[in-house]
Amino acid sequence: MREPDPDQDVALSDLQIAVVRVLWLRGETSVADVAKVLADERGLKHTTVATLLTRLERRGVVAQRREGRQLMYRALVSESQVRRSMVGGLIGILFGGDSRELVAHLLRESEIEPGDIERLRKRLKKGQTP
Amino acid sequence: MREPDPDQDVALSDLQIAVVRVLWLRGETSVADVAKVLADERGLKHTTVATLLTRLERRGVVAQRREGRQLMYRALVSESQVRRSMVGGLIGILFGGDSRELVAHLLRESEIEPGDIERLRKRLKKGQTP
DNA sequence: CCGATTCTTCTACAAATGTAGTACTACGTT
DNA sequence: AACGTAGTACTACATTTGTAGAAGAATCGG
Repeated sequence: MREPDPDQDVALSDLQIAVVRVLWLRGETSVADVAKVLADERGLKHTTVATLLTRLERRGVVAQRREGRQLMYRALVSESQVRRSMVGGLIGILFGGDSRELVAHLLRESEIEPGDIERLRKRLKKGQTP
Repeated sequence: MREPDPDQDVALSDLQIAVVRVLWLRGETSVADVAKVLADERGLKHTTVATLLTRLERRGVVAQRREGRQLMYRALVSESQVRRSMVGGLIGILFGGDSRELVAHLLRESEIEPGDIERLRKRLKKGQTP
C-alpha cells in the first residue's frame, strides 16, 4: 500500500531502527514476534509495536503481507542502505560533507586506534564485503 | 534561565546545528545577525530564528545575554561535543557500539579511500589536535 | 512629538514520534 | 453455543520540531 520507495535518505529514529533490526535479523516476522523481542528489549507493549510497524509501512520502510489473521512484515530497506544514508547525513551536517573529517574525528577522539585501521585495511584487501 | 547542563547526549537536528554553527563561527551573536545568516542560507524568517534560539536556550544548548533591547546568544556546547555525542549515538544504534565498524563501513562504501587514512595518520602523528 | 522600524514575546499549527488503550473480529475450546 | 484469546484497526495524547504571524515595547528619524 505504498509506492515502492526509490530509496534515499532513510533516516530512522533509534526506536524505529530497533524495530527494523528485528526484521533484518529474522526476515519476515509476525507482529507478535517483533513485539516479543521489543517487549523484552524495551518493555514496549504489543499495540505500540503494531503502531510502529504500521507507520513504517506507511513510509515504505517495511512491507506487510497478510497471513490469515496475522500480518507479516519484512524490511524494504537494508541495513547498509540505512547506514549509508544516516552516516552520509551526519557527515553532511557535522563534517562539511567530508567523510575523511569523520575518520579524523574518530582517531582524534580515540574512538579508534591507528592499529585498528591497519587491521581493517587488511581485512578489506582480502575482499570481505559482507 | 537554565541549569548549566552537565552535557552529554547533545543530539541536535539539522536545523538546530545550522543555528548553533553560526554561534560557533562568530561567537556571541545577536538574534538579528544569526537570522541574517539563516535567512540567506535557508530562507528562514526572523521570528523563526528567534523561536529556535529560545528553544535551544531552554534546553541549555546556548545561553542568552541581554544587551540593551537585544539578546545576544552564545553556544554552550562545542562542535566537538556535539560531534562526539552524535557520532557516538550513531555508532551505538547502527554499528553495535563498535566504532571500527563505522570505519569499515566508510571504507567499504568508498566514502573514503585507504590513501586518505594514511594521510590522516600522518597528520595526527604530527600532533594536530585542532 | 509622531510615525516607521526593530526586537522580543506569545500564540498557533501541522507533522512526526513515543506510547498505549479500546473496540471489534476471528478462533479455538469446553 | 458461549467464552476467553489473539490480533488488527482506530483513536488518543503528550512532546518535539519546523515555521511563522500578531502584539507590544522601545528606538530612530524627522
